Amino acid sequence: MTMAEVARAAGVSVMTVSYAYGQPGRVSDEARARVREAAERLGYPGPHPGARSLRRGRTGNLGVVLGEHLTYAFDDPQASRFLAGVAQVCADHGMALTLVPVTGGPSDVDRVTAAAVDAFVVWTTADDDPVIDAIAATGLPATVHGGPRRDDLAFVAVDDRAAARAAGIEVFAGARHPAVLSFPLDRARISSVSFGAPSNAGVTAHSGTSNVGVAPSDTVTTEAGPARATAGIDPEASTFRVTRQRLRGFRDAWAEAGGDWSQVRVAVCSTNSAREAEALAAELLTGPHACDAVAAMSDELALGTLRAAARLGLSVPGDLTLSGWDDTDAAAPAGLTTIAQSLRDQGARCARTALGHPAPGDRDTEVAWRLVRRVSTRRP
Amino acid sequence: MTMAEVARAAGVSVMTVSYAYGQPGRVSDEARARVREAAERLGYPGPHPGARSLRRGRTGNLGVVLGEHLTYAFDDPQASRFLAGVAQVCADHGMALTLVPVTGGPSDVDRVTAAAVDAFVVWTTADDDPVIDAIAATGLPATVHGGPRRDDLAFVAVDDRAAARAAGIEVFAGARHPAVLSFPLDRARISSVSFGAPSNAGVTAHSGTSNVGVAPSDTVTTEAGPARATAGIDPEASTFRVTRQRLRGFRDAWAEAGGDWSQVRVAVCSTNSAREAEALAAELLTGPHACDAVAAMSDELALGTLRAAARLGLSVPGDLTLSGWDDTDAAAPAGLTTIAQSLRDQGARCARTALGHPAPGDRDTEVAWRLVRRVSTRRP
DNA sequence: CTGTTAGCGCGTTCAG
DNA sequence: CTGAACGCGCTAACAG
Repeated sequence: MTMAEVARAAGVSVMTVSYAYGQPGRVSDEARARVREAAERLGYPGPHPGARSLRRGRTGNLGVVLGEHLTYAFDDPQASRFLAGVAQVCADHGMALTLVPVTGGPSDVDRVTAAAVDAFVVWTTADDDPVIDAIAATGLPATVHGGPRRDDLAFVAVDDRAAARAAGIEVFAGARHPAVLSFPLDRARISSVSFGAPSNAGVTAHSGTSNVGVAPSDTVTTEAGPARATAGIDPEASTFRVTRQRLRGFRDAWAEAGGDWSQVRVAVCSTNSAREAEALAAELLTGPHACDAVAAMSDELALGTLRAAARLGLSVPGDLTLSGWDDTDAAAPAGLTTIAQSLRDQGARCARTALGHPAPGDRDTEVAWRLVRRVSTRRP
Repeated sequence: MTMAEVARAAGVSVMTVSYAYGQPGRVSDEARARVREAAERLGYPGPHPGARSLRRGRTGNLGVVLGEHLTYAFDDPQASRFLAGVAQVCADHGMALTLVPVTGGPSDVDRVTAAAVDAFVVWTTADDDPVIDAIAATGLPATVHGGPRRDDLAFVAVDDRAAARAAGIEVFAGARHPAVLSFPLDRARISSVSFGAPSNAGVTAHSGTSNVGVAPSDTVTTEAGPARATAGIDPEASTFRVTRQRLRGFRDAWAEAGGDWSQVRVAVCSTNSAREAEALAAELLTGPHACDAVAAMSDELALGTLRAAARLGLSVPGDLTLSGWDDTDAAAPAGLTTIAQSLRDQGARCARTALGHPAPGDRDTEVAWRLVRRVSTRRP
């Protein structure tokens, strides 16, 4: 069923049919009626989208790439909020939103280059993710959220280091045994509990070190994983820009309190889930190195920590101060001190930028964040 | 930057380049190396996805259409779980997931026909939604979740009527003033509070009727809205199959308890949100017709009801019995009696069916659900 | 307002 | 293993 057949049946030229669909005003009422009638009769579903976009040079699709398995788009609350903002802008412009099927394997590069889209939005991935090169190589407009930051791609993110410093100052105030509950450090996504380590440190032995989880089976587990777990956490070694900047910011805050990074215990979650956080937090909050302050990289992780504290009979902020990140709906009821930012707005901004429709402040204005003080920390 | 240019630069024919990408095994190592080198040098990003799919006759995209604004995909927890299942299957098959930009306006039909996809999955929409005809007209494989049910499209849904009956029997046991907290009745999505009405009833005046919300501005508000609000709720009049079947099921349950549908108060939410539910529930739980049993169509709505009850100082199940739907993570902690079903599995099933890769039981097995009894209802 | 021409970039033929 | 022709289905650009 092609346009030519409809044209023949309607007794008009192919271009008249094309116009009848694409620019109806350019065709006489009569011709349009005949075309519609013939199309109806033949069951012609309208111009073939693929052929049309080949000819026009645009697809009407905005591609979204996650540095994660595709299901993350709907499973992770942060990604979800971000994508809601992207979706809003897509709907405004009549663009479809195409989630490119990333699985973590090497074929992801091919899938990205095979995506028929007009622009890309990239949700946080690792600096060494080959997918990011593939995207840059397409030459299509692309905006990266969170990281990595590159000269050839647009970039949107809050100043994570400054925000982490602000949260750290708050949560570490008066603390003696601070801890950080962190996102994964790199693509191996190995969870661990250890102490901070200076960037130029060699292997520092810590008896408290342990591996709690394992990397997903389809992920390449590098030798760096276990090694790092015994070496302590070096912020500079993280290949996720967001994680790196937040670790730096927490380190800054503790340094300002006169402390040393090697005193800070760092638990790394392999996923952004309260469940996993609860298990890791239980480890942070018990034993000879039990912590009295936890700076978490998301509200989900902080909520898991709250649950662990409750189970251990620890009071907040009496025995433990705690901060989260994002100011999600659950943060206020839980009394959680947190960093407020709108991932939804940031998603919208990424989409606008990628589609070439920036709003007035999109290019220049910094992305907004603010510290929200609640009862999980002590300062007034 | 086309394939022909790469071929010229590499000193081979265009087809050699094509094979080098599409069927590398069919090309000599040397030719492949020269092609890769030339491509690298010229910055050729690989075969143009659009041209490739035009030629091949497949796009590698699974289209998803929601009977809602695009942001619903990420904002509504039920849609989100469903789509996580769809995404899982897409990732398994290396297919991209394209969310077709639906806004509720008349242009939605064009957007659907303009979608370059190999198959469609449709998330619950109204029987009279023109989008569903457009999808059928494309002739592409399509699977509808929830409704409408059509002979020409595959269909996946639980037996909502039977499940609602089961929940209703549970929650209405011993009740004197039952109520239903419902999803929207039709595309106008007007929220209201009124009583049930028999299907063949004329206009039944109810002084308790009120409009709580209004339809979104981009939605056509038909005259049926306000009129229906004063006429009482007739299950048969709902154009959303899921809503209709659940209303029928709740009616069945109350009838089995010897009651009449016109005694059942029905509050209709315009969205699936605890916030709106809280306001409507407050209305159900107060005044001369105060209810003592609420069957909600989702856990979100039930949780909103719980909040309203708490604020009014009502005890559950003492003063009020309550049931939800879906058995979400929040249901167990809240002690909510609910209908358990896996929207994630259903999403996966829809995707498999649409893509023509059904799993062993997909075609025949009924979709699973079960009643989960908790403390929000009274029976042992 | 309608028709003609000339491809968009690629991949499936089928020879060689 | 490689090359030449043809067309996937449509539309920009121009006549007429």
